[in-house]
Amino acid sequence: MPKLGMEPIRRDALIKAAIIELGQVGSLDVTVARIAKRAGMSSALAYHYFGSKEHMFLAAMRHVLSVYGAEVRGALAVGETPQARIRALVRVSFTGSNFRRDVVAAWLNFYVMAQRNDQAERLLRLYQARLRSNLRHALRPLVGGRAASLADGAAAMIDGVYLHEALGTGEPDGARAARAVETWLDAAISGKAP
Amino acid sequence: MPKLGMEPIRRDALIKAAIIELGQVGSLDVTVARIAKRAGMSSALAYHYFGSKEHMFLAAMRHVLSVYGAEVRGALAVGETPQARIRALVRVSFTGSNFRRDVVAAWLNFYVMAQRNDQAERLLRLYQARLRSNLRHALRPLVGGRAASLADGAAAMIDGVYLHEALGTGEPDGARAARAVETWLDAAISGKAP
DNA sequence: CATTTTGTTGATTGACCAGTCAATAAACAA
DNA sequence: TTGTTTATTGACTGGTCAATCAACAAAATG
Repeated sequence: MPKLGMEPIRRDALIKAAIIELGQVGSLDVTVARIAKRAGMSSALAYHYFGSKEHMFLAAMRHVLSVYGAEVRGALAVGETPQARIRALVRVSFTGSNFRRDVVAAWLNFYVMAQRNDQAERLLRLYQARLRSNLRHALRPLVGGRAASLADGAAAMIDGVYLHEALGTGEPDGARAARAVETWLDAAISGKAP
Repeated sequence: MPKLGMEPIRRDALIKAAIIELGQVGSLDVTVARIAKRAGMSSALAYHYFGSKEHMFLAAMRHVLSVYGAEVRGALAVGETPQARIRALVRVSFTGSNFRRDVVAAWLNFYVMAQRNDQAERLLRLYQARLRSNLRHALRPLVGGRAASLADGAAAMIDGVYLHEALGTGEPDGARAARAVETWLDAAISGKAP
């Protein structure tokens, strides 16, 4: 009973199913058939829309990154002062859909994928560059020349907290995670390190 | 032409081959046959000594962790002051065999593995707990009650820098990585954040 | 109505891979 | 010497999975 205009719906369902499956099972055991089943269709249809498993993963990755990017832009637009913008950048990494267990685990798998897939690597690098750039710009009015190294440190810390969360058992606590990063940033901004 | 007493030699060769293979190809495409070939034997022999692919990966993980643990103990024994011990803990994560590209990439795969394998998860958690405990004890004389949260922050930052290195293209620069973490720690120690 | 476009799947294929096993051979023990 | 332990592999199996394809069904188009 085919209905027209299904393509975007199917694509979306597959991408979301891929993220959940990646988070739950890990890239090793994720099969196209499983993803398709979770998305409520046959695996042949998944191939019809994405052509290959790799393309599906890349699409899932782009989706995660684009949602994150949109949330970052939204948060930045609201922040009036440099301090507010920094807080927004940190908070947005640890709130909403970004900090769901599934998504965090999917990120981890994307990192592994990026080690052998050029397109995945480029995507991830682009995200990192943007995050750093945003952090630098927000930090510059506050710390001047130290902005670059502080931005790098903050980016590393965000990734580290993320990584830890991927392995944690308890429910993810975004507020606590954000506080940890902010506590450091406060100390570093007011500190006298180079 | 079998020689006696080969078991430890074979096991060692397989473990090292597994780490290299894991770092170069990623857990998705690592097969027992590839590992065995790199270690200079048939896959049947690999099964003879390890029983399963999973057991081989776990052994590789234990090896990486035990080398790291030994280096940590060595560095701690040398440090006389709390400051020296903290520096030692940070430095040791970014020097020697721990910071080789292969090993860093293998770590990343271990993180993914830990999401679905209980033993791997326990191993990784044990390592994290030890690192935190060491950092806490070294920090306590310097910052008192803030030791716990600073230790958590330092651990996150070490992991984050590690993660970034796994994705980086340039040659790994352990000195720079260590300096980044130390710069933060200096600021945080002298800072007035909670 | 006839044709084209879009959606959909069951069945199939070809490859690969984890794990097993029987067989062989050197070293050692009796 | 005969038997036992240790080392080693080639050949095999059972299963799985990515990817393909032919065929069918509904809507749109003419």
